Amino acid sequence: MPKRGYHHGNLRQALIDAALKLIDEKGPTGFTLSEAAKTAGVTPAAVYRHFEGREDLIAECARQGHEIFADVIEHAFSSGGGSDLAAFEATGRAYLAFARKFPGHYQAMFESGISPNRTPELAAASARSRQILEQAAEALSEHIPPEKRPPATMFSAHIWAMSHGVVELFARGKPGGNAPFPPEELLEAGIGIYLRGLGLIEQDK
Amino acid sequence: MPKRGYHHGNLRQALIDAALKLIDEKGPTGFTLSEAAKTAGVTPAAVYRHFEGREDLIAECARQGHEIFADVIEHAFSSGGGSDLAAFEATGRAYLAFARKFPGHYQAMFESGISPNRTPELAAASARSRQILEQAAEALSEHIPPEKRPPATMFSAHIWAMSHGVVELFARGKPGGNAPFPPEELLEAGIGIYLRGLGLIEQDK
DNA sequence: TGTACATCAGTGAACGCGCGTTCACTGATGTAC
DNA sequence: TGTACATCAGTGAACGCGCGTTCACTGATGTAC
Repeated sequence: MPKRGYHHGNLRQALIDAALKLIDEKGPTGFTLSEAAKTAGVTPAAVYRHFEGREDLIAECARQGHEIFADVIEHAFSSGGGSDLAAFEATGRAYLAFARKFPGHYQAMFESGISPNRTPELAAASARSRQILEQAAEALSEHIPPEKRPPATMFSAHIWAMSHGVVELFARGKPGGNAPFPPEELLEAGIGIYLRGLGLIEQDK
Repeated sequence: MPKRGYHHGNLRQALIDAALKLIDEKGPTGFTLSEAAKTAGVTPAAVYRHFEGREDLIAECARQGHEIFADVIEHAFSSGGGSDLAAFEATGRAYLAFARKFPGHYQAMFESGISPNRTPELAAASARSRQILEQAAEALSEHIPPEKRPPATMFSAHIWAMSHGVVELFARGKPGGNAPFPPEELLEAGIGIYLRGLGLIEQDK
């Protein structure tokens, strides 16, 4: 980290980090460019040296989120255990861990209302992360008897939906009481039951 | 509907309706009290004759949402078909139909960041709707062999999470491309697979 | 190594705007007689 | 039926605020000679 002075040195990333922190704290719509600038120790006008405006800053947060997400998911799946099944379950845990560890990114990606097609860079990153999820689903799909095998995109959408639902409803630190179970446990059990429904886990257990 | 004049006649509900429309259009944080007032044809200050402020208005939207939601779910479950299973599947469809038909309510309930405990009325309505979901899960739970039966609250949380995930990710009219399948079909298939995993549906097709 | 200069990242003041909320008020409604 | 009056739902002006964005500027950095 360089020193303090007239020139910041790494303002662009500092602004992104500030934005991520604020998005985590106040949600994507509660986030303001001015406060991000202040957090980074800089005038609001300085932001315009690095971004086109407020939305562009959020889009960049989302983009970085997708990059991290894709890496994390890919790593979890490819080194997740001996079998495709174990790898898939590791992927589910990685999803939740990502949402937990990068809440600002997560919200910028999935709750900001910003279109994945807003910038070409964001579109590419978003496509990649989606593709990796589907890839994992596809690999596991092979083990399902063809006659009861749903399309891999549907399979993937189910898992994604349940994961996202768990994050939104039970993993976020909501003020009003919630969380009947630890989210990790809830999601793992849910995915387990779902996979059993596909015949991927032994019935009699 | 009474006429137009100095006194509105039914301003309270008109404000709620306006708020619901705006929440649907711009999200709970994009919603403004002033615009709701304008939509209802009234000065912003008039709102304070009926609500304590902005948040109180949103809370009332959420409360009405929970009332409708509970009624809808209860009706679907209790008249959903011959078996508990059929009733449960009707409940899933009703969930999605509710989110579709009452998007403003849905967002006020689950995405506004307003605590269910903000007012006693909201807390009561919220508890009721949650209770009804769990009741449906519990009834169906009875059919599961005890040794593989998850707690009813977990069962209910799984279904809720998947439903919510489908709504958020695939049923909302997002600008950027999405929705690989009709949400109804996606959710129904997902719940079907999940229930099969619990032994509630025949394994061999 | 030292000086002149171009670059460009940041400043700070200003803009117009819409927000939520308050306040003293006004005028329509409805009740008492 | 007609009048006097209390009630209270809505007005309109005002408040202080923070927002996103623009603009001419300034001063630190780094390069050319």
